[in-house]
Amino acid sequence: MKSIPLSEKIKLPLNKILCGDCLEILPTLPANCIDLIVTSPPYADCRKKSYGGIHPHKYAEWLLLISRELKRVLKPEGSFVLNIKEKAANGERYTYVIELILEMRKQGWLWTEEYIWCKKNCYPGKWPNRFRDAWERCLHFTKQTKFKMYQEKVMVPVGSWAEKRLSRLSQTDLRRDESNTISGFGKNVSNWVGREMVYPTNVLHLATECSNKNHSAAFPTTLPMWFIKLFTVEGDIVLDPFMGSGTTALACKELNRKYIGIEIKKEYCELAEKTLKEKYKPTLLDFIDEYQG
Amino acid sequence: MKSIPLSEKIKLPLNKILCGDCLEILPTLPANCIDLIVTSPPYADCRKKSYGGIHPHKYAEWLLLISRELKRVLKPEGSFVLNIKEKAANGERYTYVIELILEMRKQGWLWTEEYIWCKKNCYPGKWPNRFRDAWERCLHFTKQTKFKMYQEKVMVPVGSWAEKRLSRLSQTDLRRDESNTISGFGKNVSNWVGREMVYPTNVLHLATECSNKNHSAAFPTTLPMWFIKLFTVEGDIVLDPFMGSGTTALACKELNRKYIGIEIKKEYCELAEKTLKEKYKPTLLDFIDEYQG
DNA sequence: GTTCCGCATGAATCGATAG
DNA sequence: ACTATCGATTCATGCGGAA
Repeated sequence: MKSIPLSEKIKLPLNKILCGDCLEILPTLPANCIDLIVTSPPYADCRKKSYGGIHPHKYAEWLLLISRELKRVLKPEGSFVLNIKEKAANGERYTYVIELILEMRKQGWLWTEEYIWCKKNCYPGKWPNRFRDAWERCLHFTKQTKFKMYQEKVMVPVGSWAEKRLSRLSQTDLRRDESNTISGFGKNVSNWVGREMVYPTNVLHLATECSNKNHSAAFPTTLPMWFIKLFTVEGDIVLDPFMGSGTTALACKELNRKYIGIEIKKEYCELAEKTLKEKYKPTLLDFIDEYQG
Repeated sequence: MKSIPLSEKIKLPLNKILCGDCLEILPTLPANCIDLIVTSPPYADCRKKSYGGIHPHKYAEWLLLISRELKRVLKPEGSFVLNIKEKAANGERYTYVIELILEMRKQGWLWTEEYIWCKKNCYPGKWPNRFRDAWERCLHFTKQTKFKMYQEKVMVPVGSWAEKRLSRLSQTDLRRDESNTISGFGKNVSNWVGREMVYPTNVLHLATECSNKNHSAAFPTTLPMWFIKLFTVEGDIVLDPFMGSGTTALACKELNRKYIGIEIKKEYCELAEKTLKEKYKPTLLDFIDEYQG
């Protein structure tokens, strides 16, 4: 909390899912209080029933209103990871994503990197002019060229193991990895494991989750987890302005980070709360978090 | 040749590498004569010694002059595949590629698809703000929503991911993968023969070629080959305005397509000619091709 | 003939140094 | 201040020489 000016030191809704439009809720948050924003916004026109379906031509404009607020609440050394992919229609890809990138730079964002999420099991289908879409963009924006990045937390086994292991990363794998580090058992991981571990690339090979039946977007837990481990440490605050069924919140619980989730649809808020309660019984620490001020 | 108007039915320089600036050579070609353009232009500022290094800020503008000519020479049902990737500098990715896409659409191109080339062996290095860059864009542009595409020519056995990797399996891979692969290397291959064939996705997993001769660009033959198989049939004409060491020409020879190559550096032209002559002794058919009018 | 080990080599990027 | 150049970093691959 040290980077929040005293005058703005108000109570943060930590480990809560706020039900409402993020355009209305974000302004209630103080400036420079978030360590990482990771989100997968509703795709243009794809889920009319769920979100009201923003038209592709108005999509960039709409998201720009939100990205401006996000820039305000993000700490100077924080990161914003935007998982997004342009729709194809009338035989062509829409350009709203690349227009968004250009406009966000005008807002002052740095387009630091573009990670690629390769979906191992992508949506089936056949079209005369294209193949199945097996990748999505994970755009990495920052406020400064210097930002916090903990590369050693996402190291992978060397060589051909890497891809296979990554695709099979289980919750227990990730937990074990984390607890080893915490306990100080092997503080210098690179020394301990020797040459077996290497840094990953900017391509992520993850399978989509089929288990998420009640929410239409297939946003695997492993995706936010990877970025949360990469850009935050324990206790940091992660914001997801389009929380959906609560994947990011789950990832935060798993990794001992605090979350602030925003979701406009009440049914998803309830679903997320339910899932979280089922998986994680509240502890004394949660109460302390809730009432810290 | 049927789609070339009679008035423009001039002699095409088939199966030849033309030495010169493509901005000067392209205008000498008739309109609507090329079935596929596949190329990998020099990247911005990267190879000063080779090409004079176009500055990132002037890159889009420069390539737009060429793309306009390319649109003229391409058949209405043809395709243009552009292999490109933006450079990173001062902690940020340049935007010239996405600006190029927007401007090419203004020229009348359709941005039909973006294929991703995942490089298994990417350039090493470590930086505080990013990982190694393991992917490049293969932008697919067309003149019409209806274009020629032969999807069945690039079908792969089920489990293509493993299959593609197998084709490049090195000794070290075999060693490291002992537990999984050694046991049934031959068995696995024979298994795939009987398996069902499926269409690939828009993600290509290929290794760069390390057997570089004297050309610095690692453009693996398999990359143009994939697109040539996908977008042309035997006898079709493929154009590469930045031929380099002749990779696209080699791919054409291999697949029985005709090529027109353009390359500004004389040494690369000679290298390409030499490689082609070594691999393919001229046949009677080549003479017929050369002198067809 | 094989397998194994060592080594050079990239379509890179950042930070520091020099003009 | 702003640009040009250099060194350090890093890992999959293929080659050559040795066992």
